[in-house]
Amino acid sequence: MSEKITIYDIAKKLNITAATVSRALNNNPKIKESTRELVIKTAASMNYKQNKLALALKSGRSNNIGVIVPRIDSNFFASVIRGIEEELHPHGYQVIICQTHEDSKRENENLYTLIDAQVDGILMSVTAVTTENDGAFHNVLEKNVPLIFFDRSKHIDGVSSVTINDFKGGYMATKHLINEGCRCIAHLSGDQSLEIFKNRFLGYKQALLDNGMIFKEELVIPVKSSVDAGKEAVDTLLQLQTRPDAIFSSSDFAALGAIQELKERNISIPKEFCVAGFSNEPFTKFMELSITSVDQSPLEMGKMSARVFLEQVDKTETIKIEKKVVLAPELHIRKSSSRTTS
Amino acid sequence: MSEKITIYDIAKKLNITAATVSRALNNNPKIKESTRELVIKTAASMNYKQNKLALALKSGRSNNIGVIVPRIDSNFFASVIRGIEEELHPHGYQVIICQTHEDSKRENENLYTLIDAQVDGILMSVTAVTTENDGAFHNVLEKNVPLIFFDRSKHIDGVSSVTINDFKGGYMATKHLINEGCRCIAHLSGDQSLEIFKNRFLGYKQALLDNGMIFKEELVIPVKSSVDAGKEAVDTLLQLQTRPDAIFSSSDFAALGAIQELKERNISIPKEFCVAGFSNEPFTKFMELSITSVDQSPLEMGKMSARVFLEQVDKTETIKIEKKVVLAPELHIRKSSSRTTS
DNA sequence: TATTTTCGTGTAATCGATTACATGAATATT
DNA sequence: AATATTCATGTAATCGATTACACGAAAATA
Repeated sequence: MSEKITIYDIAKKLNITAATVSRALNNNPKIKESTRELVIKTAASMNYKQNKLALALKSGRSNNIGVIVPRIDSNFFASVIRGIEEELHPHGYQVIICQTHEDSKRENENLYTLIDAQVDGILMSVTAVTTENDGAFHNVLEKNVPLIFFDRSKHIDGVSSVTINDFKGGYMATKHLINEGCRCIAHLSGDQSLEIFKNRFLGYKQALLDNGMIFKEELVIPVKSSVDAGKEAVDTLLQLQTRPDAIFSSSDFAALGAIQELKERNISIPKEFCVAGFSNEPFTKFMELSITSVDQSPLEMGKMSARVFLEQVDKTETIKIEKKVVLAPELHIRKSSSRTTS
Repeated sequence: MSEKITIYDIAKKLNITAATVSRALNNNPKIKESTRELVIKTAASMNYKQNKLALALKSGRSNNIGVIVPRIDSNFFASVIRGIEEELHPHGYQVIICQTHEDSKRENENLYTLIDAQVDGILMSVTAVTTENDGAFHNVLEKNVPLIFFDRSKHIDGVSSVTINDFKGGYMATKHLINEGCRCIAHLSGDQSLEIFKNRFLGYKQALLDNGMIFKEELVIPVKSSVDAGKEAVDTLLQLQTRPDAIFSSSDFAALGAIQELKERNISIPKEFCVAGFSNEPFTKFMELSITSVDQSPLEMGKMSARVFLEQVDKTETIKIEKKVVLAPELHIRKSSSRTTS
């Protein structure tokens, strides 16, 4: 078992003090060149490793950043995390991950835990709120720990965010369906307490209005992001007086379910019915009947969030920077809605 | 800005020493009940939070564990990490993630970084080795930090592992193809320097031999885990003298590529040609022509790895426990290979 | 009453590194 | 030669918590 080597061990061996060793290793200009070289050589030969915990305690900086997501086993969040990790790794930061499972109690708990662990920043995608309680968020801000929201954001003073233009995404997808000749477009909507889903819905609505179509409340079906929810939604929609001829779904999984149910009923896609989803999950392009979807460039979102963090950390504490980065969504048109090219 | 409250602040307020405060908060039995209550009440009212970094420095335990994976944005690894996080969270551990991008230099670097950060354990999936160099692994073991391999393992003394029975997985899939009447089964193999791929291949080979079929080297095509690689493999296979009538792929992505290429050539699946993959990626069941695949129960693998870690941590250091857990693979039979039911 | 235990708390070292300040030696300045 | 300056290093406090040991007071025992 290799015992831990400290700067005191090096100091003793060289008959100097730990302070000198510390300075030599940190390239302090006040150290004689010969001493520096000797220390560095000796440190290497003794296999010295700096104790990051001692450093963290002294400096108050842990070189860890916390990332909070609803769950990690979703392609979107995993990709964002990948982006964050890749951007922050060269700067010496380690990424600690936490999951909320869409539970705001867990969200609060995670925030407190990360602050306890003295992370240097927190990057997160908020969960839908059940009880309005921003205490944990303000606790973070009071501690002057940079807080950055990505994708799912909240309006809190002093918090930066990196999101995509969900309104535009919803608008583009809906406009595309209109262009393909659809005249009665339904929407599978997500939790409206989350900005992202609200904006996708608003984009959908605006696209309808801008193109002389009527918005009907009955065409908006709230769904969970699951295949089954998509199937049920189609079941509901097909019972309406006037049958819709397209769906813009705020979730790719629901879009998939919708397609499966439509096929089940022998409704031809895209000839009779067009479908577009949101998130550009990997499976959407793998399907034989590939699914049109709005891409959120998660990797870029992660990298951008990391960059915003890097800008904020080390800034003089009095200045509260609040940066709002909005990325452009990209519509990937595929078979599930391509009448013109198919 | 809320300044940090320490036990010294509490001590000063109550005219006692920090030692007493510490003992009171840690339920040391030597403390008078009235003092304990007073301290706890005061700590709460002053909004005291224990400084985990100081604790970590003193105790040498950071309450962080490191997880190293090739990449995080893969359904398999993300699910394993989810399992790890969920199992370890109740025990107060935080999960730090690192990516290797299949680069053994990065792997070594990550190992050293995690040890530097004083993690209490490392759970990892190894990357294929280019240069044989186990220095970093032994460094971990010398420091008496529990090291656990999951999925992709290596033979190193003192290291526990949680894997699935890849041999059996390969065997089951191949046997299934034989049962469906396939008589010339090809294999898309992965990097043979990794145990998992070697074992999948060996399972394939054994299943052939056990069922009176001839193993032919030319039917084994090395592929990367990608759609394109699968397409190219089919291209190669169809140029052989005797055309194969099935593929067992060690990767779902390659299996998908193979299917796409076969369809392109109007070869009917599963009638003329059967395909089975490995990993049970989400898309395999979403496809209209769903893909038969071997499930690796990643969530369970993550949880099991975490449990093995918990068993090892806190054990008397002299005893080196080496536990090898092998999970059972599960074959999910789907349309891409179901002649009997389709 | 004298002596031993027990109890509760204080003192001070420790974990490992950084850094303001002090100090003595070497060098530069007049 | 006397003084000022620079240079390299040492001294000791600090970050915040834990804990072995010491110690005085109270309680138990003889």
